[in-house]
Amino acid sequence: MTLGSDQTDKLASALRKAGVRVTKQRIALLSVLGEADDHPDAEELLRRVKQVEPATSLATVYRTLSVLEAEGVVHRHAFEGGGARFETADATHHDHIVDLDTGDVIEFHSDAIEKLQEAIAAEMGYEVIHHRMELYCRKRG
Amino acid sequence: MTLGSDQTDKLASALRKAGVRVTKQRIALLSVLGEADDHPDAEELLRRVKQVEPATSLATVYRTLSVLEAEGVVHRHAFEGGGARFETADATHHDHIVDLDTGDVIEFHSDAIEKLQEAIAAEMGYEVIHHRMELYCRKRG
DNA sequence: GTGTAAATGCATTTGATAACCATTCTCAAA
DNA sequence: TTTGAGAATGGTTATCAAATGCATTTACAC
Repeated sequence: MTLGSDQTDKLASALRKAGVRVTKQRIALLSVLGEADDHPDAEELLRRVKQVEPATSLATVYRTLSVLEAEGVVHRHAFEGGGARFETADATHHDHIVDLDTGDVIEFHSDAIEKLQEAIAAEMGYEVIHHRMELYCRKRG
Repeated sequence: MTLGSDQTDKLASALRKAGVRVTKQRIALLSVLGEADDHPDAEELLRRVKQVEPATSLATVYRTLSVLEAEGVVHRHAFEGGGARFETADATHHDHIVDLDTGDVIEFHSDAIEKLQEAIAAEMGYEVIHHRMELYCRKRG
Protein backbone atom coordinates (compact mmCIF):
# COMPACT_ATOMS: atom_id res chain seq x y z
CA MET A 1 0.00 0.00 0.00
CA THR A 2 1.23 3.44 -0.86
CA LEU A 3 0.79 6.36 1.41
CA GLY A 4 -0.62 9.39 -0.39
CA SER A 5 -0.97 12.89 0.92
CA ASP A 6 -4.43 14.25 1.57
CA GLN A 7 -4.00 16.37 -1.51
CA THR A 8 -3.10 13.43 -3.74
CA ASP A 9 -5.96 11.36 -2.37
CA LYS A 10 -8.37 14.12 -3.20
CA LEU A 11 -7.12 14.40 -6.77
CA ALA A 12 -7.16 10.63 -7.21
CA SER A 13 -10.77 10.38 -6.17
CA ALA A 14 -11.65 13.25 -8.44
CA LEU A 15 -10.16 11.27 -11.31
CA ARG A 16 -11.96 8.11 -10.26
CA LYS A 17 -15.21 10.02 -10.00
CA ALA A 18 -14.60 11.29 -13.54
CA GLY A 19 -14.36 7.65 -14.61
CA VAL A 20 -10.76 7.67 -15.73
CA ARG A 21 -7.68 5.90 -14.44
CA VAL A 22 -5.39 7.41 -11.88
CA THR A 23 -1.88 8.02 -13.21
CA LYS A 24 0.96 10.03 -11.81
CA GLN A 25 0.90 12.34 -14.80
CA ARG A 26 -2.75 13.13 -14.21
CA ILE A 27 -2.22 13.65 -10.51
CA ALA A 28 0.65 15.99 -11.28
CA LEU A 29 -1.37 17.89 -13.87
CA LEU A 30 -4.37 18.32 -11.60
CA SER A 31 -2.13 19.36 -8.77
CA VAL A 32 -0.35 21.96 -10.85
CA LEU A 33 -3.61 23.26 -12.24
CA GLY A 34 -5.15 23.45 -8.79
CA GLU A 35 -2.31 25.59 -7.50
CA ALA A 36 -2.19 27.83 -10.56
CA ASP A 37 -4.06 31.09 -10.36
CA ASP A 38 -3.02 32.38 -13.77
CA HIS A 39 -4.85 30.29 -16.39
CA PRO A 40 -1.75 28.67 -17.97
CA ASP A 41 -1.61 27.22 -21.48
CA ALA A 42 -0.63 23.66 -22.40
CA GLU A 43 3.09 24.31 -22.81
CA GLU A 44 3.32 26.18 -19.53
CA LEU A 45 1.45 23.38 -17.82
CA LEU A 46 3.91 20.85 -19.21
CA ARG A 47 6.79 22.94 -17.91
CA ARG A 48 5.31 22.95 -14.42
CA VAL A 49 4.22 19.33 -14.44
CA LYS A 50 7.69 18.20 -15.47
CA GLN A 51 9.11 19.70 -12.28
CA VAL A 52 6.93 17.32 -10.31
CA GLU A 53 6.72 14.42 -12.73
CA PRO A 54 9.45 14.57 -15.41
CA ALA A 55 8.05 11.56 -17.26
CA THR A 56 5.30 13.58 -18.87
CA SER A 57 4.85 14.55 -22.49
CA LEU A 58 3.00 17.33 -24.23
CA ALA A 59 0.75 14.74 -25.85
CA THR A 60 -0.41 13.59 -22.45
CA VAL A 61 -1.04 17.13 -21.30
CA TYR A 62 -3.29 17.78 -24.29
CA ARG A 63 -4.99 14.41 -24.00
CA THR A 64 -5.62 14.72 -20.31
CA LEU A 65 -6.90 18.27 -20.59
CA SER A 66 -9.36 17.16 -23.27
CA VAL A 67 -10.55 14.23 -21.20
CA LEU A 68 -10.95 16.31 -18.08
CA GLU A 69 -12.69 19.05 -20.01
CA ALA A 70 -15.19 16.54 -21.36
CA GLU A 71 -15.79 15.36 -17.79
CA GLY A 72 -16.27 18.92 -16.62
CA VAL A 73 -13.22 18.88 -14.36
CA VAL A 74 -11.32 21.63 -16.17
CA HIS A 75 -12.38 24.59 -18.26
CA ARG A 76 -10.74 25.66 -21.50
CA HIS A 77 -10.59 29.30 -22.53
CA ALA A 78 -9.69 30.67 -25.95
CA PHE A 79 -8.73 34.25 -25.31
CA GLU A 80 -7.68 36.47 -28.20
CA GLY A 81 -4.27 35.65 -29.59
CA GLY A 82 -2.36 32.50 -28.69
CA GLY A 83 -3.52 29.07 -27.71
CA ALA A 84 -6.04 27.80 -25.20
CA ARG A 85 -5.63 28.43 -21.50
CA PHE A 86 -6.97 26.26 -18.70
CA GLU A 87 -8.27 26.34 -15.15
CA THR A 88 -9.84 23.91 -12.72
CA ALA A 89 -13.62 23.92 -12.72
CA ASP A 90 -14.07 23.84 -8.96
CA ALA A 91 -15.27 27.40 -8.43
CA THR A 92 -18.61 28.74 -9.55
CA HIS A 93 -19.08 30.11 -13.02
CA HIS A 94 -17.32 33.36 -13.79
CA ASP A 95 -16.17 35.49 -16.70
CA HIS A 96 -12.82 37.11 -17.37
CA ILE A 97 -11.08 40.43 -17.58
CA VAL A 98 -7.89 40.18 -19.67
CA ASP A 99 -5.20 42.78 -19.07
CA LEU A 100 -4.07 43.74 -22.56
CA ASP A 101 -0.64 44.84 -21.36
CA THR A 102 0.34 42.02 -19.03
CA GLY A 103 -1.88 39.14 -20.17
CA ASP A 104 -3.12 38.79 -16.59
CA VAL A 105 -6.56 37.28 -16.21
CA ILE A 106 -8.99 38.37 -13.50
CA GLU A 107 -12.23 36.57 -12.75
CA PHE A 108 -15.54 38.25 -12.14
CA HIS A 109 -19.19 37.43 -12.02
CA SER A 110 -22.30 39.50 -12.51
CA ASP A 111 -25.75 38.12 -11.89
CA ALA A 112 -27.24 41.30 -13.28
CA ILE A 113 -25.50 40.82 -16.62
CA GLU A 114 -26.52 37.20 -16.85
CA LYS A 115 -30.13 38.03 -16.16
CA LEU A 116 -29.98 40.53 -19.01
CA GLN A 117 -28.37 37.98 -21.31
CA GLU A 118 -31.16 35.54 -20.63
CA ALA A 119 -33.80 38.19 -21.21
CA ILE A 120 -32.26 39.15 -24.55
CA ALA A 121 -32.04 35.55 -25.69
CA ALA A 122 -35.59 34.85 -24.58
CA GLU A 123 -36.82 37.80 -26.61
CA MET A 124 -35.48 36.09 -29.71
CA GLY A 125 -36.91 32.73 -28.72
CA TYR A 126 -33.67 31.30 -27.45
CA GLU A 127 -32.41 29.71 -24.29
CA VAL A 128 -28.82 30.38 -23.21
CA ILE A 129 -26.92 27.12 -22.85
CA HIS A 130 -23.63 28.79 -22.00
CA HIS A 131 -21.91 32.03 -22.76
CA ARG A 132 -18.53 33.62 -23.10
CA MET A 133 -17.72 37.11 -21.98
CA GLU A 134 -14.30 38.67 -21.88
CA LEU A 135 -13.40 42.28 -21.16
CA TYR A 136 -10.10 43.31 -22.72
CA CYS A 137 -8.88 46.10 -20.49
CA ARG A 138 -6.07 48.44 -19.60
CA LYS A 139 -5.21 49.81 -16.18
CA ARG A 140 -6.60 53.31 -15.65
CA GLY A 141 -4.04 56.12 -15.76
CA MET B 1 -11.01 55.42 -67.84
CA THR B 2 -13.05 52.63 -66.36
CA LEU B 3 -16.68 53.01 -65.46
CA GLY B 4 -17.41 51.67 -61.97
CA SER B 5 -20.75 51.16 -60.34
CA ASP B 6 -21.68 53.29 -57.35
CA GLN B 7 -21.07 50.23 -55.22
CA THR B 8 -17.59 49.66 -56.60
CA ASP B 9 -16.68 53.32 -56.21
CA LYS B 10 -17.70 53.21 -52.59
CA LEU B 11 -15.59 50.15 -51.91
CA ALA B 12 -12.63 51.62 -53.78
CA SER B 13 -12.66 54.76 -51.71
CA ALA B 14 -12.97 52.70 -48.56
CA LEU B 15 -9.78 50.92 -49.58
CA ARG B 16 -8.03 54.17 -50.41
CA LYS B 17 -9.07 55.60 -47.08
CA ALA B 18 -7.59 52.52 -45.43
CA GLY B 19 -4.33 53.37 -47.17
CA VAL B 20 -4.08 50.26 -49.32
CA ARG B 21 -4.16 49.82 -53.07
CA VAL B 22 -7.35 49.10 -54.94
CA THR B 23 -7.32 45.68 -56.57
CA LYS B 24 -10.10 43.69 -58.13
CA GLN B 25 -9.64 40.95 -55.56
CA ARG B 26 -10.12 43.42 -52.73
CA ILE B 27 -13.14 45.01 -54.37
CA ALA B 28 -14.65 41.58 -54.85
CA LEU B 29 -13.91 40.57 -51.28
CA LEU B 30 -15.39 43.73 -49.78
CA SER B 31 -18.40 43.43 -52.04
CA VAL B 32 -19.04 39.84 -51.03
CA LEU B 33 -18.54 40.63 -47.38
CA GLY B 34 -20.86 43.60 -47.58
CA GLU B 35 -23.66 41.50 -49.00
CA ALA B 36 -23.15 38.62 -46.61
CA ASP B 37 -25.33 38.55 -43.53
CA ASP B 38 -24.05 35.26 -42.17
CA HIS B 39 -20.50 35.86 -40.88
CA PRO B 40 -18.69 33.58 -43.37
CA ASP B 41 -15.26 32.07 -42.82
CA ALA B 42 -12.24 32.47 -45.10
CA GLU B 43 -12.93 29.42 -47.26
CA GLU B 44 -16.56 30.36 -47.76
CA LEU B 45 -15.50 33.90 -48.67
CA LEU B 46 -13.09 32.54 -51.28
CA ARG B 47 -15.87 30.43 -52.75
CA ARG B 48 -18.10 33.48 -53.13
CA VAL B 49 -15.35 35.82 -54.30
CA LYS B 50 -14.31 33.39 -57.04
CA GLN B 51 -17.79 33.65 -58.57
CA VAL B 52 -17.16 37.35 -59.10
CA GLU B 53 -13.40 37.35 -59.53
CA PRO B 54 -12.02 33.87 -60.32
CA ALA B 55 -8.41 35.08 -60.20
CA THR B 56 -8.34 35.06 -56.43
CA SER B 57 -6.48 32.78 -54.05
CA LEU B 58 -7.01 31.76 -50.48
CA ALA B 59 -3.73 33.44 -49.55
CA THR B 60 -5.07 36.75 -50.77
CA VAL B 61 -8.28 36.30 -48.85
CA TYR B 62 -6.38 35.73 -45.62
CA ARG B 63 -3.92 38.53 -46.35
CA THR B 64 -6.62 41.02 -47.25
CA LEU B 65 -8.75 40.13 -44.27
CA SER B 66 -5.77 40.70 -41.99
CA VAL B 67 -4.97 44.02 -43.58
CA LEU B 68 -8.56 45.21 -43.45
CA GLU B 69 -8.93 44.00 -39.89
CA ALA B 70 -5.88 46.02 -38.87
CA GLU B 71 -7.44 49.05 -40.55
CA GLY B 72 -10.70 48.47 -38.76
CA VAL B 73 -12.65 47.77 -41.94
CA VAL B 74 -13.61 44.20 -41.07
CA HIS B 75 -14.12 42.38 -37.81
CA ARG B 76 -12.85 38.91 -37.06
CA HIS B 77 -14.74 36.58 -34.73
CA ALA B 78 -13.46 33.36 -33.21
CA PHE B 79 -16.57 31.49 -32.17
CA GLU B 80 -16.25 28.14 -30.45
CA GLY B 81 -15.20 25.33 -32.77
CA GLY B 82 -13.97 26.00 -36.29
CA GLY B 83 -11.99 28.83 -37.79
CA ALA B 84 -12.43 32.58 -37.74
CA ARG B 85 -15.52 34.21 -39.23
CA PHE B 86 -15.75 37.73 -40.61
CA GLU B 87 -18.09 40.64 -41.10
CA THR B 88 -17.81 44.23 -42.31
CA ALA B 89 -17.30 46.78 -39.58
CA ASP B 90 -19.78 49.33 -40.93
CA ALA B 91 -22.57 48.85 -38.43
CA THR B 92 -22.38 49.86 -34.81
CA HIS B 93 -20.85 47.56 -32.26
CA HIS B 94 -22.82 44.48 -31.39
CA ASP B 95 -22.43 41.07 -29.80
CA HIS B 96 -23.57 37.66 -30.99
CA ILE B 97 -25.96 34.87 -30.28
CA VAL B 98 -24.78 31.59 -31.80
CA ASP B 99 -27.39 28.94 -32.51
CA LEU B 100 -25.75 25.73 -31.31
CA ASP B 101 -27.85 23.58 -33.63
CA THR B 102 -27.66 25.49 -36.90
CA GLY B 103 -24.55 27.62 -36.49
CA ASP B 104 -26.61 30.70 -37.28
CA VAL B 105 -25.35 33.95 -35.85
CA ILE B 106 -27.68 36.68 -34.63
CA GLU B 107 -26.50 40.14 -33.66
CA PHE B 108 -27.67 42.04 -30.63
CA HIS B 109 -26.68 44.99 -28.54
CA SER B 110 -27.34 45.93 -24.95
CA ASP B 111 -26.36 49.30 -23.55
CA ALA B 112 -27.39 48.12 -20.12
CA ILE B 113 -24.93 45.23 -20.21
CA GLU B 114 -22.11 47.41 -21.46
CA LYS B 115 -22.67 49.94 -18.71
CA LEU B 116 -22.41 47.10 -16.22
CA GLN B 117 -19.24 45.82 -17.84
CA GLU B 118 -17.63 49.22 -17.56
CA ALA B 119 -18.68 49.54 -13.93
CA ILE B 120 -17.20 46.16 -13.08
CA ALA B 121 -13.92 46.95 -14.82
CA ALA B 122 -13.73 50.37 -13.19
CA GLU B 123 -14.16 48.76 -9.79
CA MET B 124 -10.96 46.83 -10.42
CA GLY B 125 -9.13 49.86 -11.75
CA TYR B 126 -9.53 48.96 -15.38
CA GLU B 127 -10.85 50.60 -18.50
CA VAL B 128 -12.59 48.39 -21.10
CA ILE B 129 -10.86 48.72 -24.47
CA HIS B 130 -13.07 46.18 -26.15
CA HIS B 131 -14.99 43.11 -25.19
CA ARG B 132 -16.32 39.88 -26.52
CA MET B 133 -19.65 38.40 -25.58
CA GLU B 134 -21.27 35.40 -27.17
CA LEU B 135 -24.42 33.59 -26.08
CA TYR B 136 -24.49 29.97 -27.18
CA CYS B 137 -28.15 29.19 -27.41
CA ARG B 138 -30.83 26.74 -28.45
CA LYS B 139 -34.32 27.51 -29.70
CA ARG B 140 -36.90 27.23 -26.95
CA GLY B 141 -39.11 24.16 -27.10
C1' DG C 1 3.93 55.58 -70.85
C1' DT C 2 7.36 54.16 -66.97
C1' DG C 3 9.40 52.77 -62.69
C1' DT C 4 8.80 51.12 -58.31
C1' DA C 5 6.69 49.51 -54.46
C1' DA C 6 2.67 46.85 -53.41
C1' DA C 7 -0.20 42.90 -54.30
C1' DT C 8 -0.86 38.38 -56.13
C1' DG C 9 -0.60 33.18 -56.73
C1' DC C 10 1.51 29.17 -55.72
C1' DA C 11 3.99 26.43 -52.77
C1' DT C 12 5.80 25.88 -48.46
C1' DT C 13 6.00 26.71 -43.44
C1' DT C 14 4.28 27.51 -39.14
C1' DG C 15 1.89 26.71 -34.75
C1' DA C 16 -1.57 24.56 -32.00
C1' DT C 17 -3.69 20.38 -31.33
C1' DA C 18 -5.10 15.69 -32.46
C1' DA C 19 -4.12 10.94 -34.06
C1' DC C 20 -1.16 6.76 -34.51
C1' DC C 21 1.17 2.96 -32.49
C1' DA C 22 4.23 0.15 -29.91
C1' DT C 23 5.22 -0.10 -25.02
C1' DT C 24 4.01 0.49 -20.23
C1' DC C 25 0.85 0.93 -16.55
C1' DT C 26 -3.63 0.51 -13.85
C1' DC C 27 -6.62 -2.18 -11.41
C1' DA C 28 -10.18 -5.70 -10.81
C1' DA C 29 -10.66 -10.51 -10.60
C1' DA C 30 -8.65 -14.77 -9.55
C1' DT D 1 -0.14 -11.52 -4.97
C1' DT D 2 -0.23 -12.56 -9.67
C1' DT D 3 -2.24 -11.68 -13.94
C1' DG D 4 -4.44 -10.14 -18.12
C1' DA D 5 -7.34 -6.89 -20.65
C1' DG D 6 -7.70 -2.63 -21.75
C1' DA D 7 -6.42 2.18 -20.77
C1' DA D 8 -2.68 5.60 -20.78
C1' DT D 9 1.83 7.06 -22.19
C1' DG D 10 5.77 8.94 -25.05
C1' DG D 11 7.51 9.95 -29.36
C1' DT D 12 6.25 10.76 -33.75
C1' DT D 13 3.55 11.94 -37.45
C1' DA D 14 -0.73 14.03 -39.30
C1' DT D 15 -4.01 17.78 -39.55
C1' DC D 16 -5.97 22.19 -40.16
C1' DA D 17 -6.20 27.08 -40.20
C1' DA D 18 -3.37 30.71 -41.05
C1' DA D 19 1.01 33.03 -42.25
C1' DT D 20 5.06 33.57 -45.30
C1' DG D 21 8.78 33.46 -49.14
C1' DC D 22 9.48 34.33 -53.64
C1' DA D 23 8.98 35.15 -58.48
C1' DT D 24 5.59 37.50 -61.28
C1' DT D 25 2.06 40.82 -62.08
C1' DT D 26 -0.27 45.07 -61.12
C1' DA D 27 -1.54 49.74 -59.32
C1' DC D 28 -0.67 54.37 -59.57
C1' DA D 29 2.33 58.70 -58.83
C1' DC D 30 5.15 61.02 -61.84
